[in-house]
Amino acid sequence: MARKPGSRSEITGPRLREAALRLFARDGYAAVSMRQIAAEVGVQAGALYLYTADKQSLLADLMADHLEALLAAWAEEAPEGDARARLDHFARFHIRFHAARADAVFIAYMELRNLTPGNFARIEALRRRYETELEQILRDGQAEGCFALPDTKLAAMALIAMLTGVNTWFREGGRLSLPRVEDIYVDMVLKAAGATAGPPP
Amino acid sequence: MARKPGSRSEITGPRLREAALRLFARDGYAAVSMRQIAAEVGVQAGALYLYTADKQSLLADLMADHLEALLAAWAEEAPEGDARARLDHFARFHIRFHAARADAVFIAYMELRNLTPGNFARIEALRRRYETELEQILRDGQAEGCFALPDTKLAAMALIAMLTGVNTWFREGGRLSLPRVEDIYVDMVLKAAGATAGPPP
DNA sequence: GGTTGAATTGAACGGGCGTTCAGTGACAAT
DNA sequence: ATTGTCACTGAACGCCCGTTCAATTCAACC
Repeated sequence: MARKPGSRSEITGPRLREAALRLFARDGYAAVSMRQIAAEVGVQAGALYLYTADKQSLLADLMADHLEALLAAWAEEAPEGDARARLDHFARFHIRFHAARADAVFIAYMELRNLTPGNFARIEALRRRYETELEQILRDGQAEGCFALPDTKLAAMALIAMLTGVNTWFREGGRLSLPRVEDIYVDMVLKAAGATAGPPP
Repeated sequence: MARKPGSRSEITGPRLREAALRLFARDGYAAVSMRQIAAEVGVQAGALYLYTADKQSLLADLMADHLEALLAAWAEEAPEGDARARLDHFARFHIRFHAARADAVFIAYMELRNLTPGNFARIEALRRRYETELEQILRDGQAEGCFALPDTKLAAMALIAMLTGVNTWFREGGRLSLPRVEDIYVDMVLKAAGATAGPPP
C-alpha cells in the first residue's frame, strides 16, 4: 500500500495542524510524538514531513499563526472613541477571541520554552505588538486624563494577565455566560485603570 | 566503584529536589530525563530511585511542597484589620512569596497536566484552599461595604491571575524594585476591587 | 488509456527513555 | 578488626523517539 484513496494535500495539511494543536494543548509539546499526531490524522509518521519541516517548526507555525490571527482580528475591530470606550472594547475583544481558541492560547503561553531561539524571537515580537496595542490605549487615557495609572507598561501586562486568566476556568455552559463574564471583567479592568465614571453597564 | 566518598542521604536527597526543580522549570517535566537530573546531582540515574519512587511523584511532591509552604506562610502572616488592609497585605504577600520562588511557581502552574489524576486532585485542592483565602477577604470587604465587586469568585481568580503574572516578567535588578512593583499592583488591585479610598500609598 | 507527478507506506537509522537490580566500595558501630 | 548497613555503580530491560528514503499506489491530465 502506498498512496491512500481520496488523499489530497489540502485535506491532510489542515488535519495535521488541527491534530497537533489539540494534542500539544492537551499533553504538551514534549509529551506528544509525531507518531501520535500521525495516528490522529490517520497516516504514517513519515507522511507528516510532507507538510512540516520538523516538529519544531510545526509548533512555531501554530503559535505564529495564532498570534497573527489575533493581531489581524484586533486590527479589524479598530475601535474609535475615547480611551475608556477603547479599553472596554479591548477587554471584551480579548476575552471573546481567547475563549474561542482555548487550545491555541494555551500553547502560545505554555510552549514558549520549547522554541528554538530564532523562533522564540519571532513569536515574542508578535506578542509584544499585541501588548503595545493595550499600552497605547492606556497611555492615551492617561493623556486624556480619564485613567489614573502609576505605570502603563506594568498595567498593560497586569491587565492582559488578568484577562487571559479567564481561559484557565471558563467553560461554555458553566455558571456564567461569556457576555456576563465580559461585563464583570470590564468592570474590574476599568476600575483598575482608575477610569473616571462612564455609563453604567 | 560503588559508594562514593562523602556520600550522605541528607545531602543527595535535597540536591535531587533542587536539581529537579530547576530543570523542570527551565525545560519542562516531559523534556527532562532522569539521567539529566542525575548528572546535575553528580550521580548515576539509578541512584535517584533511593530518593523518589518515580519521576511522577518527584514532580507531584515538588508541587505539593510548594503549595503547602505557600499556605503555611500565609497562615503565619494572619493579617488582622479591615478587608482593605488585608487585601493590601495579601497582594504584597503574594508578589513577595512568588518572586522568591519563581521555579516552583512556574512548575505549579505549568505542569498540572503531567500529573496523574490522583496527584492532580491533591494539588488542585491545595490551590483551591489558597484561592479561598483571597475570596474570604473579598467577601468580608463586600459585607463591610468597602469593596464593590459583581462576583467575588471571579474577582479572586482574576486578581490572583494578575498578581501571579508578575512572575512572567519580574527580574531582580530590573527597571523597578520589588517594593515598587508591590505598590503599583496594590494600587490596581484595590481599585479593581472597588475599594473605598483609604490612606494614599 | 497511458503517462506523470503527488501522496503515502513501511522499514530502517541511531539514540534516548524510565526503571530495575546484582554487585561493590565506604562508612559506623562494635 | 570485623561486621553490617548504607549509598551508589553500571549494565541491562523493553520501548519509544524524530527523521529519512526507496518503493508503491493513486489521482489528474493529455
